[in-house]
Amino acid sequence: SRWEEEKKEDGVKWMQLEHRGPYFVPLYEPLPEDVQFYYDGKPLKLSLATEEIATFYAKMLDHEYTTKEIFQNNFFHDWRKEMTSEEQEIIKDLDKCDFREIHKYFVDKNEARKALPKEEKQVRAGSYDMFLGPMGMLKKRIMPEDVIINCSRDSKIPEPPEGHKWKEVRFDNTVTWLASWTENIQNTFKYIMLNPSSKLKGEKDWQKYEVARRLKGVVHTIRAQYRRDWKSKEIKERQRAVALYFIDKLALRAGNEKEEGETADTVGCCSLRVEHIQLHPQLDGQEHVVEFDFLGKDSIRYYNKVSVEKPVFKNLQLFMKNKDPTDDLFDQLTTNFLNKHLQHLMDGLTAKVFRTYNASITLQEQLKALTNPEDNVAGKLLSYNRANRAVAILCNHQRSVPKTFARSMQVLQEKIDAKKKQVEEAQEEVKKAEEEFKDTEDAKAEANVEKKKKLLKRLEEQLAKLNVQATDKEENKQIALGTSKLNYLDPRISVAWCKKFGIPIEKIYNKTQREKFAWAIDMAGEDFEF
DNA sequence: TATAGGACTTAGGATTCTGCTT
DNA sequence: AAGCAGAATCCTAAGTCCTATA
Repeated sequence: SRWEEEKKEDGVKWMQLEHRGPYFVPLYEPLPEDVQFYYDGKPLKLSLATEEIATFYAKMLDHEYTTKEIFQNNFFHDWRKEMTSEEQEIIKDLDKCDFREIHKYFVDKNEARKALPKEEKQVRAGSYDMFLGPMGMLKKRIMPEDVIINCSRDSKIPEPPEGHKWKEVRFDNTVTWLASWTENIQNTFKYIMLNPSSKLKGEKDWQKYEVARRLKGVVHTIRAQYRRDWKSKEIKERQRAVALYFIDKLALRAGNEKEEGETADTVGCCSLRVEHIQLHPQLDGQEHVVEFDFLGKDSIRYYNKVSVEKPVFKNLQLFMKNKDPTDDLFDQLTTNFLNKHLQHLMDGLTAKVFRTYNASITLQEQLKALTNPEDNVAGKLLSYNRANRAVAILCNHQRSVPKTFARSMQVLQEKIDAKKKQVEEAQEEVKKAEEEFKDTEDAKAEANVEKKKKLLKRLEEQLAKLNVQATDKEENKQIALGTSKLNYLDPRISVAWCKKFGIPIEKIYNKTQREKFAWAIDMAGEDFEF
């Protein structure tokens, strides 16, 4: 089939790579003369570069970021670096800077833009433009001179913009990026990669799920092994075995070490500290309960109380002995050491594969348990969402409660109440019609009974649908389904489910998702088993 | 054998679009 | 036609994990 992988040498990622290079935003256009910046109450004409940076801050005046001291300090520091020496002499206090006129100019401009028909709207600024990061630090504009281009040697090599040169053009088929540069704040690499809908990414995605399916075949052996290792003479091995148990049972992330201070204080499994867990020999009628409370990726809180097997509990007590709260729980363990071990247990196995495996197998099991073939499409979709939700909860994929949640829930509740009333009225109507038919026994009255019953049935169905909607909405309040759907659930499970129950694929995947999962839609039949 | 560098995946919030209701 | 909510899409930071290098 078209998804069959073509033979490539080890490490070779593509045979042919041609593209047009990154798009660069136009250079900064100065403000009109009548839009002014004020310092200490007096208008002050800024140099072009200084003015441009001022506009970034001005645009964000409504954002709460600009009320934060750290944001203000970072911004002012970076802004002053770009000023002329004359400007540096004058502009010494951010509090004396008045950006309000510039702010208003952009608000008005934005309003005007919104009113324009689609085609005339200005192209949006690309990611290579200069802007202020979340901490107020200045991200510099990326110039062609910063960018490395990667493509096929024999392809049409992208042209840099007029008067500019690329930093470098290379022909490296062992990597998949099209262009790269170094970002100025953290000195990290940035890449332009192919779309998720591309064949290259699709094949990679497919491979990922195939590795997870292979884990399904050996996971029982691996579980038996880590249970044995809980009793190992080597503390290091015990720590590895307990951590792996958490990764497997709770779908925790690996938890690489990261540099302190520079980044938020977040952890994963291997980087858990003593302060992140509490041990309860007994709790709420359960034995050996571990209470987790820590910040994970993106500072999302992980809070969970789990009853664990006794040897795990005993080991945790041992690991915590004579340690400070801020000491590492698994002090002998690194993700590298863990992954070396996993690689040895199964080719291609790493800590993150457990998340993929457990997510996908959970979806498959939940779909099996929750789908009722007698349900209508809406009912089956609720089951699908619930299965998806079980996975999102397992992986701790959260979202902040949408700002409009309470209001829209209320609107929905009002609709339900109105519908209930209609149903009651329709019930009365049916009763009345039946009585009339009993009295008269004529055909017209009989037809009327049928008509009223039909109406009642339709209203009842509408009410049921609204109730389903409300349930789904409430259950989904703080849970993000998208992340698991896009990154953890083997799409073939969903495709098979759709085929089996006659659900159109569009009901569960939107256009972008259908493009990303084209490979799965193509190859999975209704009897696909993860 | 540690560590930095590098490439790639995963993440939730912000922004924009769409289609419904009024 | 406007206003709105929710869906779709964009954005890019924050992770994972491997390799090169001292």
